Amino acid sequence: MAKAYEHQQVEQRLYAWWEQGGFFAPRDDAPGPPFVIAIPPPNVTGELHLGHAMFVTIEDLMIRWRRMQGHQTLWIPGVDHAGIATQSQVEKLLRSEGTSRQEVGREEFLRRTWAWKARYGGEISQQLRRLGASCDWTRERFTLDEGLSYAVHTAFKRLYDDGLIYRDTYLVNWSPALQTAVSDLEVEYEQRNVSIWYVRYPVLSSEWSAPQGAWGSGTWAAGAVEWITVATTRPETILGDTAVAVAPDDERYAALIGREVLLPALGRTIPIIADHYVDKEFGSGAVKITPAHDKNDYEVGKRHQLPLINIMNKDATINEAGGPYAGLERFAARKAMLADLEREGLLVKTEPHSMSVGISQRGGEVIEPLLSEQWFVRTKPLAALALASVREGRTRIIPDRFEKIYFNWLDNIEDWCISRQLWWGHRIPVWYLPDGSIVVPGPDEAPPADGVQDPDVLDTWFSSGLWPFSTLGWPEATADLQRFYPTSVMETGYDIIFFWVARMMMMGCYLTGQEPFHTIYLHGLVRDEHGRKMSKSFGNAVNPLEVMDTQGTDALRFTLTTSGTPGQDLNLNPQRIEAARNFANKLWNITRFVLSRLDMDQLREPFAEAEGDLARVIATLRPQLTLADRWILSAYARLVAEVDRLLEAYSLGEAGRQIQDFLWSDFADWYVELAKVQLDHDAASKQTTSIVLYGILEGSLRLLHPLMPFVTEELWQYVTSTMPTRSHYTEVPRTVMLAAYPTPMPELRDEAAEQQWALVRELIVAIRNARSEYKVEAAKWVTAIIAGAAQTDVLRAQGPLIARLGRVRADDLTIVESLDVKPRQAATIVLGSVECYLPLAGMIDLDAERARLQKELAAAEADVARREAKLANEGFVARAPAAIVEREREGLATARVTLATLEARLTDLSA
RNA sequence: GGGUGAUUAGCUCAGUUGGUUAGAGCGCCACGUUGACAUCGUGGAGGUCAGUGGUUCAAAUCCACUAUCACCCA
Repeated sequence: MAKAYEHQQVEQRLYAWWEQGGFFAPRDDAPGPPFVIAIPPPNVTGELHLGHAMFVTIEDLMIRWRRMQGHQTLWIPGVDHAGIATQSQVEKLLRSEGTSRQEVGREEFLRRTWAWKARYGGEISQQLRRLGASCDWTRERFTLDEGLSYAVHTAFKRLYDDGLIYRDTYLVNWSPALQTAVSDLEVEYEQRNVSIWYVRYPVLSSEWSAPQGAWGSGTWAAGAVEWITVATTRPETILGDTAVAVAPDDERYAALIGREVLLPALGRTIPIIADHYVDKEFGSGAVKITPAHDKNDYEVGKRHQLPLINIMNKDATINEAGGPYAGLERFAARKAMLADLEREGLLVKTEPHSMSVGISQRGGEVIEPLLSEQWFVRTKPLAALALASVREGRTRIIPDRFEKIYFNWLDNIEDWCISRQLWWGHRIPVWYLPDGSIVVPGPDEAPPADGVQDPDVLDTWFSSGLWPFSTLGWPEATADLQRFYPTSVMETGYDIIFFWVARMMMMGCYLTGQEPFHTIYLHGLVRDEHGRKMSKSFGNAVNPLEVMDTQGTDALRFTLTTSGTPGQDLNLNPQRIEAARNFANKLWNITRFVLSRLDMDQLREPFAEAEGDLARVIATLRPQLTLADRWILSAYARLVAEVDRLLEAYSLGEAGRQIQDFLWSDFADWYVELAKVQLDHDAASKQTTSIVLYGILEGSLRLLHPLMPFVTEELWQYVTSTMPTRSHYTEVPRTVMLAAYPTPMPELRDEAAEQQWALVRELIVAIRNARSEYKVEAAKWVTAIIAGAAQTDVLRAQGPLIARLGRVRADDLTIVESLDVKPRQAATIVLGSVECYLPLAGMIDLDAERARLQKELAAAEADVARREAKLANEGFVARAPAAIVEREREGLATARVTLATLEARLTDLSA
């Protein structure tokens, strides 16, 4: 074995072996129930980022764990066609060739896009492989595949026939840059400092009833006597005004209600109406109503039967309804309008104003509310199903605080605009006949010969909503669908709970009649080490590929799982990745040591007889076990039980942290050091020590495998090369992937051993500490005298270990029950009734020693005082559990002995 | 406006149903030994658990309020 773990030599080789060996596929011989995850499909345009690394790590952990437990495990991979993103990519390409999608035409554009997909679309899947993802690539899906497209068509048809999909002319969120409608969710709101303009409209009366001059002449409103002033942030929409509204109870305007004003620029006559929507306190208390360009105004317009006047083209230029402004881009039109208002004396004032502006999530430009004809999903009935599933516990969300967010959104859901004016995507399966009627054929029906298909495509999330079942073959009753649906866990980031999770719930519950998964696990976002959002432009983005190259995939995975807690954002600290890499190397070297000292030929038989079961091997060896053996076995058994409990509870990070802590702090730092002594003792001791070393190392590698798949597989291969192994599957290749996950071994728990060992360990640490305080050279072996009192037998049995680890010469370690004469020139250690003296010839300065003991004494006094106070509290003694009180009493007794012994020693030294 | 989360050592974070002296990694100080490992070992320093009040025999943990930061919804 190499001196250090070299991940470059390992990862690609093992992954290729796993994949080619078919280890990722669900097995028919699995004894357990199915465990299924549908991958959150990355965008086909996507490049690997830490969000991907995060979900792959968590999902692969769950999958590998369940697979090792013997579940029939399936992780379905796939990618999403990402309508807008992909189309943008290809359009960019066309632009660079001096052409455009309109120029090449729909058919050619699609041909080009598929070609693009063939060329670059597989990249993300390759990158997921590098993370060690054990998904079944033979089942990889793409949302535009034939089967999934069939599912989309089927879903559309069913929802349409059931009256849950309809077409309507409505105000939608229009993205001028992308020239398509987008859903409410695809609009982000940003607080911006803008201007609010106060504009006065002349009120028609007997004295003034018509413009005096042409618009822009400066005399348009000359002679007007009555005015009403409105406040607006969008003066260009004056062109679409069809009313002015005031609050019904606003005395300032009461007399004007029912009168008419002359609309600036266009000279249209529009009414002054009263509506409770108007806030008296805001602006001038009067607002212009533009029903075709504002959602609230739309509602007002509906209430008052106001006409809808659309003044904008799809590219956000003003249309012919805008009169003199026709053809101007929206912001240019605003400027021109303001100049004209000014000239006409209609601009009263301008104020700064802060308001939230809708921004296109994709394009970044200001979203335009635009009246257009679109397809919608009627969401209320679907949301009711999705809500009931979680409310009634058929699907649970982890962490559960997200349930409230989920409820809140679904309770207030609005209809979902699903048509997109794009070419890349699932074409809306609707045909229009010459007579204007609509035909929605099923996926197996021929479209009408004289019909024209709707030019638009569906929102990408529509197909994503079907993902957990469309990937399994739905609507066909395929073997996979029957075997693996519903899936088990949906694991994804909390940022797409509405976009995706809620929609899968709605679609799944409605179309399949079942919740698509029983558990939703949401992870947090990965931020930089100081909690800032990672972004390429800011330069703080960590590239997972680079991390895997330099530190190894296991290091990245271990860091992502153990750095945080479920649902919480995680600040990725590069130092932690390094620490995780070091951990992999530590494992490597523990293994190197263990293998170098074991005689496999001697181990094979006992393990074969026990069918590889450590607990059974140990059962036959009980009398031979040393205290150290019993302690480490007990600690290991405790760990396995904890990991089992934590993984079941989805506390994945805590499980990882505990495994690391055990392996490094207990197994490597202590047991391996002890084993060095025991291996040199006698043949029997060597045998048991070897069994314990092997058993715990081998089991720990299995325990850790879901978190660090590569290094554990590589090491497990070395460790078990000639050993019998256990698996839930029959006739499996020897891979840790398919070995049995460790199960709790209560018979290895040994409280007495843990307690006794704690004392020995404490004593060794105290000896090291004293040596260090007296600046004893590390290489120097010292003398020690221990008075063990009631612990004498225990300590005597551990003499060789205490000697070795405390660097005490074995011949100069004396362990007696009590001492009549205590060495004067010696460092003193007191642990309850156990005393230990280190006669450090020539190094003990009695003043220093007294000072040292004085400090110990003060600590012991504080300890005694605290415990006495606690036990003097009648409430504590009466109401705390008996075990807690008992522990306190024992602690007090020990502390008192320590205190008394220290006092006596100080008296001695002061004499 | 409504809601959620965070606040623990210099930094990044754990802390399971309340129960000994609140932990880890990195960083810091001192020392380095034995054929697993310097990607390491040994010893050590370092915390008013954001603040206030409450519940309790007992609070980092439960409750209320406050502050700061972040996010979500409208």
